[in-house]
Amino acid sequence: MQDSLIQELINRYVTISFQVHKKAESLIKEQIGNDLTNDQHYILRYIDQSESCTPTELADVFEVNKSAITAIVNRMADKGLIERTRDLNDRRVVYLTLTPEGKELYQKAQEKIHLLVESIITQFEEPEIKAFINTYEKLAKVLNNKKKEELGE
Amino acid sequence: MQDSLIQELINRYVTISFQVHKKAESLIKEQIGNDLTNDQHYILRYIDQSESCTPTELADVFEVNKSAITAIVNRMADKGLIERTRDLNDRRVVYLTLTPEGKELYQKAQEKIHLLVESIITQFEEPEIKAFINTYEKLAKVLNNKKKEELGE
DNA sequence: AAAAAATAGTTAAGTTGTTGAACTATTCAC
DNA sequence: GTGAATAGTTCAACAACTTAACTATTTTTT
Repeated sequence: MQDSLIQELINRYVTISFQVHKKAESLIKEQIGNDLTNDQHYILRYIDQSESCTPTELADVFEVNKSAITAIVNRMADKGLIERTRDLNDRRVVYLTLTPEGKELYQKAQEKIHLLVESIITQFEEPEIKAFINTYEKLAKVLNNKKKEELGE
Repeated sequence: MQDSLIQELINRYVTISFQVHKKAESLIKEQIGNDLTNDQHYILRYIDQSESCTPTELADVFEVNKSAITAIVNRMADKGLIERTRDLNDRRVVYLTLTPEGKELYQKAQEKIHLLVESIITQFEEPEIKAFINTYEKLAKVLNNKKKEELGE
């Protein structure tokens, strides 16, 4: 690839990923904003989809320190959305689960987000959106390797 | 499109956009994190690329209240990165510009981000990355229309 | 088996980014 | 010229984050 083309693509990517993220998060917030923050929703989503989820795992996935997870889990446990249980074999470990209220709130929010994303996704032709998501998933892998490289060095 | 396919695509999109955003922001932070936050870098970038930039415009682009912009601009003005000047014709209006120090800091950060994005983008074939960015840009338009619709209703 | 190192999680202080309501200052509209 | 709209700021409160110090365990080493 030509260098000038690469520079153009970089600029377009940085600009557009910023724009899309801002707009998307704002639209999600409009859907779910009264009961949950976007971050809280993502936390509930991750716990719900995970077999058994620990604060360390969340810190890893969300790319933040463990103390940030303690804080957000505290807030949601206070609201009765999340429960902590200790591992009986290794009593250092805490497992996070959704309470019934947490699950219900999550699912209601999730439905709204699905409707939102559906109304957007269906404006594209099937091959285009499939190709887009495929490349997006490749990009995630590339970023993961980048992270691993760093740790290796 | 089949409903089950749509549901699958929605799930994949929500999952992957979250993952990519977290990893990407984390990698950017590693590059520029000592002097600037990611948000502060995006603010500098926007001001630099804009002809003449006001707090209201920033609030609009960043999808936050104007008071959030006041706060972030205060912090960066205190650090000597941004300057405020009043419009002489309409004295309500404030124009934001980069100081020489702000410009220098921004450009150093921008170079690092460019190298990062370049090292990622070049792992894709040209047609794939072009198609990806094209769809991404379409997505931004769809989201903008969505926003406009809401305001219209 | 005892001491040292590693791991999981929490606490506490301080920073950044955010909202929403109340406010000042200015300009526009009739 | 008065009333409404606009641009921006201030303030209080909160969410999310970092770093460092800490507790409580488990694992490793010797």
